[in-house]
Amino acid sequence: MLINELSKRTGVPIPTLRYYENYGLFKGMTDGKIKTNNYKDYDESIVEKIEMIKGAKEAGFTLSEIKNLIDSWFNKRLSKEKKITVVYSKITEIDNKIRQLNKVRKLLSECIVDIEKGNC
Amino acid sequence: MLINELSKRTGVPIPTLRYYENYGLFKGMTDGKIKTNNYKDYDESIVEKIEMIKGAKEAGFTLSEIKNLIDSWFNKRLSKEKKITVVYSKITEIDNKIRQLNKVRKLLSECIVDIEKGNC
DNA sequence: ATAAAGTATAAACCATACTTCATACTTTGT
DNA sequence: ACAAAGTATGAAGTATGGTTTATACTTTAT
Repeated sequence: MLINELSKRTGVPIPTLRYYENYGLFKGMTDGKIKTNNYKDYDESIVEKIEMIKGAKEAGFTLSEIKNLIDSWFNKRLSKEKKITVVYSKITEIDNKIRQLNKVRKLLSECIVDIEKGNC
Repeated sequence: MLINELSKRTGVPIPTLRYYENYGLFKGMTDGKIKTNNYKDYDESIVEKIEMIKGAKEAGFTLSEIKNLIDSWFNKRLSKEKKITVVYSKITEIDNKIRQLNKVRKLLSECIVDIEKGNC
């Protein structure tokens, strides 16, 4: 599919997709032998990749962290153990973030009680 | 306490504290009647406020969101109901974030299995 | 066939959240 | 007393994650 469809499928604006591609998060194919243009073609797997990127971003990861994750994910030369280490460390980060969010959530709940009591 | 101590107590660098104060997240006191200088004094409640700011930031909230929260928190003119609405909407956002994080966490766990199997 | 719409690339621009710098005054240690 | 360290303020600089603009080529619709 072309970038327009990719944008519609994922809900990510075209300039952002180009920015991501340029950043190295994924890569469209240009087949110089077949096509007269240099339009890039994106396949289904890239839609999935972008969904992953969106999820990770909403979860608060930076593009650079996401790039590291994707790189180790798809790097064939990396050993199983290395890959697993990278992914586990992200899982640990996620657990920390969830813990942090629950802490703030608790603070806010307590605040509701205070407001209802008329304090603060 | 002066800004140096505040920085040590909270672990937030002095320039960042000044940036936050300038942004309107809190305010130190300068008592022109007593002091010969214009050094600002920060009390215990500001330490707490900054801990809240740190928590909210780690949870992924922007300074502007945090400012809104603090403003409604300490705005005496706001009705109980308005305050509660603001705080509840933040709690809902936190719940969404936690859900999102769990989604990514699940994806990564599945990935571990895939890596162990030798796929991807 | 030709105007409108789509695509690619590079460069400039923007907002957020800081950090660094320059300047000037105040306090503290010896 | 006076150098070193702390404080305040304003302005400029930086990094991240985009968005916008300009230019040029390609495809599509009428």
